[in-house]
Amino acid sequence: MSEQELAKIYQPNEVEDQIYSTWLNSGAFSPDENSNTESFTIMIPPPNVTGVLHIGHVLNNTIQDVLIRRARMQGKNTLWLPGTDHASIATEAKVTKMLADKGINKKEITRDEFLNHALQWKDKYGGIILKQLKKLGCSCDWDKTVFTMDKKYSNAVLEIFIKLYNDGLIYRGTRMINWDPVGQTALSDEEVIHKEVNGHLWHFKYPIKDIDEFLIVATTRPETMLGDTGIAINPDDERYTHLIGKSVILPLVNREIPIFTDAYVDKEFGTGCVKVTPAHDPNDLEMGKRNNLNSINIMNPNGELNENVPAEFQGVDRLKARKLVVEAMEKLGLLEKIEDHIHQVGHSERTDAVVEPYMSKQWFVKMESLAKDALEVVNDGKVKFHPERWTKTYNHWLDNIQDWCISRQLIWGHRIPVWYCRGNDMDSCQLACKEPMVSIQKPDSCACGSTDLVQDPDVLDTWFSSWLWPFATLGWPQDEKMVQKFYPTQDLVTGPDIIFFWVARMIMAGLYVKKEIPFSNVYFTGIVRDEQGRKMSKSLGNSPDPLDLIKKFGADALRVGMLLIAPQGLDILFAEERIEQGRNFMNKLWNSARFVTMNIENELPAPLSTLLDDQLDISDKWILSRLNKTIQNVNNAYSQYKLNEAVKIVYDFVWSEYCDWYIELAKVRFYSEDDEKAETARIVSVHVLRAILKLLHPYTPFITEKLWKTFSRNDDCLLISSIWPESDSNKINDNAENEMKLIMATISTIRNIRSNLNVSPSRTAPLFVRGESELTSILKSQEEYLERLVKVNELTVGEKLEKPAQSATGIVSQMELFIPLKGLIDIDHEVERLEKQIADFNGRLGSVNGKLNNENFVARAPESVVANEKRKQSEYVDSIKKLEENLKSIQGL
RNA sequence: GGGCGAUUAACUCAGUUGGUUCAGAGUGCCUCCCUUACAAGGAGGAAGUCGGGGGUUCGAGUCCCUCAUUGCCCA
Repeated sequence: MSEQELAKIYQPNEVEDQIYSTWLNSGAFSPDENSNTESFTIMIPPPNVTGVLHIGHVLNNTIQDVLIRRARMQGKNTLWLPGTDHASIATEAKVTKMLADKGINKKEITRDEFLNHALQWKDKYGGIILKQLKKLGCSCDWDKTVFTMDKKYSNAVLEIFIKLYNDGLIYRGTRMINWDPVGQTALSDEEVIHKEVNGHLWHFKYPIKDIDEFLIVATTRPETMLGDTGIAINPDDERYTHLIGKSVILPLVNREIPIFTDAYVDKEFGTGCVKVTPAHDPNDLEMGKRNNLNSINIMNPNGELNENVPAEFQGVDRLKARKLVVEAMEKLGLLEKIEDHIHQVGHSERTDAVVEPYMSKQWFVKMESLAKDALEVVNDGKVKFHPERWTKTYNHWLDNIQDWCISRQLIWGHRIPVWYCRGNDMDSCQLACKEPMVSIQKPDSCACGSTDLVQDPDVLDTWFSSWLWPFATLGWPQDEKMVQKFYPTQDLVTGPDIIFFWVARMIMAGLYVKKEIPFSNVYFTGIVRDEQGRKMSKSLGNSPDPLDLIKKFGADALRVGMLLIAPQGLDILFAEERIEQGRNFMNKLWNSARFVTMNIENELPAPLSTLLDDQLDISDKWILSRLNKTIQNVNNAYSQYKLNEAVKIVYDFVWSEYCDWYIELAKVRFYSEDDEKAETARIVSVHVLRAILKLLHPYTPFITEKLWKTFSRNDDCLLISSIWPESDSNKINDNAENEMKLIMATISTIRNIRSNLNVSPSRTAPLFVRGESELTSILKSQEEYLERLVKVNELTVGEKLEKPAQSATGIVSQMELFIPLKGLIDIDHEVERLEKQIADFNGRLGSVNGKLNNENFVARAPESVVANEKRKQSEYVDSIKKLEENLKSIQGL
């Protein structure tokens, strides 16, 4: 024990950095790579390399740190592996903007030049978030930090591409994909965010060939009409049967296009006639295929209309063209009407551009077999989700899996390891070698002999690298030593928003590559929102800077404050007051420790094991019983991943039991002359406090480690490496708990009476208790406690004791408490108080009688329940009787 | 349109397989107290027809149905 005195108020800023260095220097963050003890691994969900810490990260990483710290204390060989993600499209968009601000156009510089700019950007902003995690106290093994574009990791990404390709699970094809005209890249289905938009439904009149009639079509995207190649109607729609087989002359374009039937058409929607644009709508594409329609691409990759539309629209952006088309149609008198229409419009997750369905040649992963295996391991419980309900979302996605478009027309990322032969000039290679060559290194030559090879310019979807995270971070495929030790991992902590992007795909990759699940438990956090329930966002400015919060309240306060309000898997509303609650708790803990130090000598007292049971006081037995039940309850909450519950259990134990009662009661012995009793109180106080520090350490690592310095013995190691407390069933003592309940209830009742009667807390008063000696003797034996806590200067007990005149009355477990307060009692006040209590008991009695008078209840409810109700009934009747007698005696004054 | 949640005190939320307390916590509110760990504290108090309506049951905040409000995911 150090001699330094503890400050009156806990000052986190003074200790956090120092404690963190102590941990780093101790090597506690790194596992023993040669040990054979059970390992416990968490892979961090890698944040965007250029990102900064936000409040959502705080929640997510605190939970991981709690899990890893507890596992470490349980003696497991723990690894929490940190890292960052290159976030292809998001970073590229930022770099492109940065360049644009400098007057540099991405299109005008070379690929290498762009990469250089991106790398500079990454070096400037990269890794900030990892430093911030240290401020939060995260116990990651920093030496093993991985970046998804590290050489080794990149190699793993390319290896898996090749493996999948060789297994026939990767193919290249021309398909309709989601195209982001701003990012000018393909997107996977998951990267498209559907937003509800207040749009319109435009009704156009298309003239029918050879008949003086119009057909009316409704559309939300008028510009696409320039690419229409057919008009579809439902085969059962009698309104239009006479038009089947005829054709219309497409206005503005003057193209003759057929009218045909297709069951896809919804008779009820719009006019029941659908204009069909196979090149620009997935449903139209299907109809086009079924009905042999032409497919006319009318758009350039940048979103402007191309040469396949009339000159006046060429080079015009699709959204501008929408207006022009409507105007032109109106001029021709072919605009029937415009209706307001709310519908869902796909937007790019990263650029927010309106996404266009677009025919394009891209690389895809065949998902069916991968999905089948991934479904199985979750549904048979090998991988558990917490909360469990997310398995439904998972199942639904995997049941309806689509092939995964993995190529991106970007520069920042892993370049696709595919080479094409250009022969002696493009497209002239006539061999089977027209097949792309898949290889990490550039092949020497094509089978046709040509050495004119060119690499695919595209990069891979970021998630195509992230899905390897659980094993590629450990060195797969080059060096599998670490993989063998730490894969499969145990827990994953992430948000449900990336259940498809990441969680499902990691399971697929793990099973495909390693034949083993990547983790056993997935903890899905909630989304942190502001007080109004809005998502945190930069544009709203409602996102607090976690570092400011740490500065203001301390990292521990932030951590525990967040967790106290974070029920498993529910969104949490953030407010600074929550963190204040955390800070207050830290201060409470600090001061309880400070109090104990003030009452121990220069050295720590002996361990609890040196005490004999009969040296223990009732309050000792009680707090030890409560402590050991608390340990059980905490472990139980952990096993169900109810981390907020676990911390609440310790919080309540520390504040409501240890501080509010045990310490107050211990003061009697601390301030007494009896050294042996004082020593016992010291031993128990320190024992319980040490256990508290351990139980809290995963949540509040800094303050507990700091206090541990004061309360550790010579042979103790750092708290971070200490052993998690075990519950000792020998210490669980229900008798002691019941006796303490009686004492505490007596004290509370007296306080209540005194407060009601406005008796100063400092004023002493005698106490008379009438009741069975079995109960009153307990009070009598703890007279000192009543004296200390409620100023009882004289306690008289008896079974037939006479009620003193002018005394206030209370009832505890059928004992009658009398407090003679001559001259202090306001009769009216006391009458009112007693009447209220009687009413209270009558209410309870009514409820009990209701049950007992119900024959069905008595006949059908379990005997123990009925017996209990009967016990309550007689207790209430008795209490009411006693209270009424006292009421009469008071009124008689 | 389909799926998954949420609805409990003024606010934010707990509430295990239905049954010890006529429903708990934190914050806020009211009264008293700077009592030698802590005013970021202590003692006491007020405050809820558990969203509405049905149902199952001896018994429902808890299970079932339905409606309402609200959030998220998917099409």
